[in-house]
Formats: sequence, structure tokens, C-alpha cells
Amino acid sequence: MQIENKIQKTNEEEVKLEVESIDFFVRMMSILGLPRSVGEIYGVLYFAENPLSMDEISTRLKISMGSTSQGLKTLRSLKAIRTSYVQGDRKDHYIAETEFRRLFSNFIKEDILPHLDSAADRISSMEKHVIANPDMNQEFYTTRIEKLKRLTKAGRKLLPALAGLLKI
Amino acid sequence: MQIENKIQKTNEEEVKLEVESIDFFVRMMSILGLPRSVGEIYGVLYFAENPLSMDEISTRLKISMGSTSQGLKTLRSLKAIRTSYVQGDRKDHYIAETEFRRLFSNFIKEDILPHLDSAADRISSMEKHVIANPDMNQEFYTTRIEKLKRLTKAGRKLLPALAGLLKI
DNA sequence: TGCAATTTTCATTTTTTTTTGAAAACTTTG
DNA sequence: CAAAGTTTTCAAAAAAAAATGAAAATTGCA
Repeated sequence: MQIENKIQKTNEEEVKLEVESIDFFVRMMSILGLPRSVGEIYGVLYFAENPLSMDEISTRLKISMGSTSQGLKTLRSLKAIRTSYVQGDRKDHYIAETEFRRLFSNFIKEDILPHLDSAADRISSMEKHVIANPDMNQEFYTTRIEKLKRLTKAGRKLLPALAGLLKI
Repeated sequence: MQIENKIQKTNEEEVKLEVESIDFFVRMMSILGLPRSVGEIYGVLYFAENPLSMDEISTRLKISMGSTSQGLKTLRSLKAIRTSYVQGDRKDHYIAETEFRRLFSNFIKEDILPHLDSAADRISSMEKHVIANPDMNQEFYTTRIEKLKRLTKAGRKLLPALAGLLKI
């Protein structure tokens, strides 16, 4: 029973809690544009008292090993989970990282800041087109470009600060 | 030429700028999870010197009227554009709202905060399941639930503050 | 008010994203 | 070092999201 319980929650309230956790994180991750399976996996791990192996996760969620492997890869790259050694079992086991501050800071670093970098390049290219053509209403276009520059600058400053403020 | 220029940019540098603007906003909006057409429309309007009608937009972008109408609806609901009366033309005309602060604050209000509200409900339901079952490891589960509460609370405070800080 | 112009809606089609499942690659241990 | 266990990869299938286009609704003018 102790072991069986690891694979499939048997207690009714525990099952309900797990379902709600999955639902919660599926929605949360979908706000961040992450696929359903990623939210499901994190949802299971978040309320797991013990580290779970890939096939325990895939069994509980009834999703394929392929999906589970992909989802774990995504979560690992966001540092939202970490692996934990379990004695006497050669499978990898996973634990949810529950410090949301770190989680968000990784998401920003990994998924947002790269966009801001390429944005800066595109803005300076826009600038060249305006300068290259004196017939264009310079004031109008320069003002608009200036606003874009300020936007990306603000993003680069504020987003990391936001993660820092998240004392969770 | 003056009129023709409204429908189709003829100057080479202007065309290039418009293409880059579209590209820029398509990517930016996609970070926010908004469809391609929404980014395209905003991209055209952002560097338009005059208000544009729906069919001017749809012609320039070579997208259907249906898509254009949907996209304008989304942008209107985010207050990212506004309509402007053009004398002697019965079509509606649109102008980009370029105050990004307001734009983000609307996005947060409209697309993020509702999620946080329903999250709060789900968390209190989770709590009930833990309390209902004294056999569960109360300390473990209560700690995890507490973290979720703090997360949503922080979100509710920080997100609007973020928009406020964006002095653009 | 009635008609033409304009905009919206929505069923269908197209495109994009995600999942599956099986094969390939890697790992551990006997 | 081979065989079994485990994980990853990736082409194909399934599901989800977005765009189209035509019909319906709305609007403004004569």
C-alpha cells in the first residue's frame, strides 16, 4: 500500500487535490504559453510527497512517454523541476521546484529577454530606413521609433526587477 | 498620389519600414499570446500617418475582412487602437494608441487578472480537501497551498504596479 | 423608410501546435 | 560486454487555433 500509493493516489481527497493542482497549473502555464502536458506534469509534482519517476508521471496522467519526456525537458530547462536520486531505483526521479521567484526569473531570462534583444536590432534597422529617406516626415517617424526604444529599454529593466520583487 | 499613397505605401523606404513594423509587432503580440493578424494590424497602424479604414488595412496586409474585423475587435478591447472620424467618408477609421503603459495595463486587467480571480477559488477548494482528510500530511500540503496563495497575492499586486512603472 | 455600403458573425478550411508511438540512443548492471 | 531497462527523438496523427469567405446584421444617407 505504501508503494502502491506512490504510483496512484488512492485516498479520495488526495485524488481531488491532485486533480485541482493539475487544473491550476495547466491554466497558469497556458498563460505563459506552455503546452498542456507541461502544466499537467508540474501539477502532479507540486503536490507529490516523494520524487516521481517519468513513468509514474506518465501513468498518473495517462499521457505518452514521449510527451512526458518532452514536458520534463521543458520544465528542466526552466529549472521548474529537478532530479533527485532514489536509492535502489535506476530510473530518474523528479521533484518540483517550488520557489516561484526563481521559476519566473528563469522564464524571463529564457523566453522573454531574447525577444527584446532581437527587437533592438529591428528598431535600429527601422531607424536607418527613416534616415535614408529625407522625404519622409522625419518628426513623426522619429517620435514613433523613440517610443519603441523606450519600450524595450523599460522591458529590459522592469522584467528582471519584477522577478526580484516576487518574494515567494 | 496623395490619396493613392494612403492605400499603398509607394516609397521604397516607407514600405521597408512598414514591413519591419509589422514584423516587430507580430512578435511582440505573440509573446502576449495574441494572434498574428492582431500584430500585423497594429504594425500597420503604428506607422500610419493617417487613420486607416478596415479595407485599407485588409488590402495592405492581404488578409480577409473577417480576420481584419476580428483583429480590430481585439485591439479595440485592449484599447490599443481608437476610431477616428474622417470627414466625407462613411467608413470607420483607426489610429494606433501609442501609449504603451495604457496598453499593458489594459492587457493585464483584461487577460491576466481574471485568471488570478479563478485561481483564488481553486486554491480555497484545494484547502478544503486537505482539511477534510486528517490522514494527509497536513504540514506538507498546507505549506504548498500557502505558497500558491502568496503567488496569486503577489501577482495581483505586482502586475498592475508593473504597468504603472512603465512610463512610456 | 429603403437601399447601398460597411461591418460582424460564424461554419468551414487552413495552418500551427501538441501528442503519440515506435524506433533509436543511451545507461546500468549482471 | 551484452542484455534489459530507461530515456530521447522524430515522423505521423490528432487536436487546437486562426483565417477565410459568404451570409446576416448594422449603419448612414438619399
